[in-house]
Amino acid sequence: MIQLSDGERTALAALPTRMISVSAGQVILRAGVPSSTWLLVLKGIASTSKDLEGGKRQIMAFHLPGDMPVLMSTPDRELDIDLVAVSACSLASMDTVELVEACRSIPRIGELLWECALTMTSIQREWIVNVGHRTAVGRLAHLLCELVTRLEAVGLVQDKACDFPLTQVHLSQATGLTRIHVNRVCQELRKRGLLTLEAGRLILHDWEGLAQLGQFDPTYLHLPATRGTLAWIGDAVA
Amino acid sequence: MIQLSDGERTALAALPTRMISVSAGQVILRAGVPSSTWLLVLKGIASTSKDLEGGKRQIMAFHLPGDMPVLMSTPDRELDIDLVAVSACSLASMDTVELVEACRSIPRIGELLWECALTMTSIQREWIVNVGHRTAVGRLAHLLCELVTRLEAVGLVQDKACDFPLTQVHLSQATGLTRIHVNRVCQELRKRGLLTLEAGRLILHDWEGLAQLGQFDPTYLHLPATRGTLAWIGDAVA
DNA sequence: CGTCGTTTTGACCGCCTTCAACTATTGTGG
DNA sequence: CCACAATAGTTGAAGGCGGTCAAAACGACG
Repeated sequence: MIQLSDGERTALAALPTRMISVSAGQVILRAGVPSSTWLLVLKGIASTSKDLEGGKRQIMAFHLPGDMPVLMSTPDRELDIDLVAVSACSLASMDTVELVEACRSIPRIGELLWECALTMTSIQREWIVNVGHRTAVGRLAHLLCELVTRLEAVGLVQDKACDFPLTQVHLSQATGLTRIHVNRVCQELRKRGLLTLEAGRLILHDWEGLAQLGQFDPTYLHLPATRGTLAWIGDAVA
Repeated sequence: MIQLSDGERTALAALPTRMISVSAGQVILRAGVPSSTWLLVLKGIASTSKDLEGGKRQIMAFHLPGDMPVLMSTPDRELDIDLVAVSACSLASMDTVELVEACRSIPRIGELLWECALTMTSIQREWIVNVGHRTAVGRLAHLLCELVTRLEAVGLVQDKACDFPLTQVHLSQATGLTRIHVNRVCQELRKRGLLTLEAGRLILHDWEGLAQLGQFDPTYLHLPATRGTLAWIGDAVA
């Protein structure tokens, strides 16, 4: 895990930052619209998705507090995804150009960002495995295991229970299943006594069982390397 | 597209580089084995994949000449994927630590790598869409469109025809389909007169038709931003 | 000529989708 | 405070896409 010196942290804090607040369902960035922003989720959950023909939508990532949703957007690289708030979100925003400048003078900031980007691509790879090779129960089980593990890493889980703003529609868009089938799978998981999922709250009763169903191996999350890495920036700019 | 100055190129060329040659099917890097290498494909095609239970395998990316297969591997970040040569490959290899050093003294190298990493994550996102929401013919059509477009960008396609070392098994592992079904889809595509695929050679007869089947929109490849970017490094170290 | 990997073929089955309702919950304005 | 709309969750029946299993044809290569 990369650590920053006091000097580096104060230099970071000196960068001009803008705070953004959006309500659930709002679009934060739209595909095709040129922008030059770097974002950090401070509170809430956001998603990156693509809209497909037929009203379908594929969610490619969920961004929890401490995540960088858009690694780096520049006008000459057309944004090809939508960034949408799943729940009410607050984000910190910086100008890409200024951040790149900062990386030139403080290389460790860039290395820290690089570290987080690596973890994000690793998660995306695992999602390819998830939608590519796992059955419906496996997909959902794996997704829930991942989210709980990542939420736990940022202190948002107590006793395997956490606030969970995702609807079954979100889960279906992330797993490539229909919302009807997600519903049936949820009931299946409940009936097996694995979890409780209702009223925006998720409680896991049988972590081992769920992890086995989803073939969940947290190695790909690289928690020892990344855990709380962006908290440094979050603290610095907040 | 990021350009390098002469000074930056010579500094790059001065870095200690190792050449690697592997034959088709050979494992280049294995998951779990600690390593500290940065790689660049010079010739041939490599794949990153994960082996799953039941002898199944998911391929998450194909790496063509000019691609960075492993963005950056360090011992404290356990490698979670296998890097396997699809065809005979030659790669350039550098030590991660030395490359990071180089990025500190020549920031534009880091920015160039960042640019390529962004494109790679963008491709991975599209793969999630592919396996998540498209039908079998769509998946295969999209994958072929992507590969031909990327091969064309590095000058390996003439008149919509190119060498194509991927077997139907590779295609099935990349699309999350069975090799039997991939075979049937290939026949379907041939019967429709869209392509010829045999003896390690691919010829597209109806690009428009194939692109429409796969809903292929090349925006996500960010070719204007990335095209040939890594060729600079390739040239420099070769 | 035999072996191994790749491609092909056919029959059967099951997971998940599709379609069409219905219910529960939430929120909003009259 | 309630009527109403909108979103989220639930249920059932029917059908198709792709998986599974088993076996054969094909080609490359030693």
